[in-house]
Amino acid sequence: MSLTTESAVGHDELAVLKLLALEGGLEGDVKISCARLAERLDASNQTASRRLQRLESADLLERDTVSDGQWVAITDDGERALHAEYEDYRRIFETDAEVDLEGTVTSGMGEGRHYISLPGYNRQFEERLGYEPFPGTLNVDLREDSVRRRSAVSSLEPVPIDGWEDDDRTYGPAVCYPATVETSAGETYEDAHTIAPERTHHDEDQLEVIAPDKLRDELDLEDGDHVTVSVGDRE
Amino acid sequence: MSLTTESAVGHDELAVLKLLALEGGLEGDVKISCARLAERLDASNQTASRRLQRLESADLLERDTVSDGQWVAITDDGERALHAEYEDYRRIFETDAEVDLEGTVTSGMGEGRHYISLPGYNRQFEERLGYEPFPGTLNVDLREDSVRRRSAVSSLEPVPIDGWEDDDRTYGPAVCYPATVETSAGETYEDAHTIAPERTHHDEDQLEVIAPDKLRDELDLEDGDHVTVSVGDRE
DNA sequence: ATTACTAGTTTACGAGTAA
DNA sequence: TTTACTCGTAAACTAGTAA
Repeated sequence: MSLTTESAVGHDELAVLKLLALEGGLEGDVKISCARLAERLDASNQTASRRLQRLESADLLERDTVSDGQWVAITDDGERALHAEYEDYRRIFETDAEVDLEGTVTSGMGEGRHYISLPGYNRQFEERLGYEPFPGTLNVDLREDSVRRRSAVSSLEPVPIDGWEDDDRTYGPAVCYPATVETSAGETYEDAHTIAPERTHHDEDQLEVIAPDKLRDELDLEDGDHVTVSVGDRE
Repeated sequence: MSLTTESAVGHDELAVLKLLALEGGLEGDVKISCARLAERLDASNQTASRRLQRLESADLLERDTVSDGQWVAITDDGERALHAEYEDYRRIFETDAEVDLEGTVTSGMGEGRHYISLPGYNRQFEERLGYEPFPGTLNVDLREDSVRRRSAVSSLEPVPIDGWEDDDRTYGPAVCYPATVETSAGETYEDAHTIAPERTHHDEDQLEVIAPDKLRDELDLEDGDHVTVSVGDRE
């Protein structure tokens, strides 16, 4: 579900925000008058005025009132609220159980190798993915449009990897998705998985892939090579 | 039009419909109780009950109340309402100035050839498309998902073709979009355009393509061949 | 023109209750 | 337990007015 922090504002206000977005409110300032907005809402201009006020006080909208109307721009929070709705509708209508993400092979930080080998994770890989992964991840720098498309992955059903702890520290939970890696030469590797921390990732533009084999060798990949990772549904 | 009193439904009700769709209300019946719904809405179960009643009386939802809850299913009207929202959000976030439509080549009625050759249209083709089209259209039977995706074309900027009249009758306005046709063999033709009557078309599942050359010859196409038509923005 | 306040009315809400 | 009614209250609406 969408866990936006928007409960301050109702669905009526969100509908207004959507309307402004359709007029270009995401790209920059948009000129609007309460009267014109009221007409499109089939309500009084007082109501239109209040809707805009509430959106502003909820930090979803920035306003600049001038003599003959007002200039409005949707804030980052506003865009997030709209995007959460968008994701919901995608989940409803895009039943496609596959998301293709494109990018270039890059050198990982070398962290992956360490974590993957830890017995707390490794045991789960064997159980839930059906193989012991090669100790290392293939890191992919996602192309800009794929970074945006990546959010669609959340509508797929992940393979959960539980967090655990040893004497020294705790290790957080992660999520895997079945994935197929395809090179620009057309070679494919099918039994791979993406892996990412369960908590919102800082590196939305980086995709990490694990597999039974060393993908760099299997697919003859080097840094900068273009790959398509087809992220799919469980089963 | 249906004879039932189609009381308009507010955004709060639509949000409930969306929630039910996310639970699978489009695929079939979904079991729900007002108490559980109320919890997710952060409202009283009386409000939850009312929302469902209003959705039902607006014909967006079918209900079957049983002793321990109720089974609900979203109607076709309900799906349409949700899909309209979906299209709005797509228009907001999918700034991609291209829509890929897939289908199979089919025999046109032979009408296209007649209309395209008419001087009232032909003159505009030369001026606004930059070429004199081959006297005939390539007709494509769109695949089901492409028929649905076709609505996204309306967010692109069309090349308008004006209506005109001669002594006998009037000829309606039409809209063109730049298009690229790709065969399943990988061959492409880039300087084509889709063409359709400006007024809502009866044949939403049929796509007509014009080009300077005879596309059937240029791309070696026969009835039943699969093609992808990439409909783009002006320029 | 505008936006936004105040006042009066309507609508929506939640609590209690019956089926 | 359910759903859905009534009813008193709270919130949202429209009309009028000021800036």
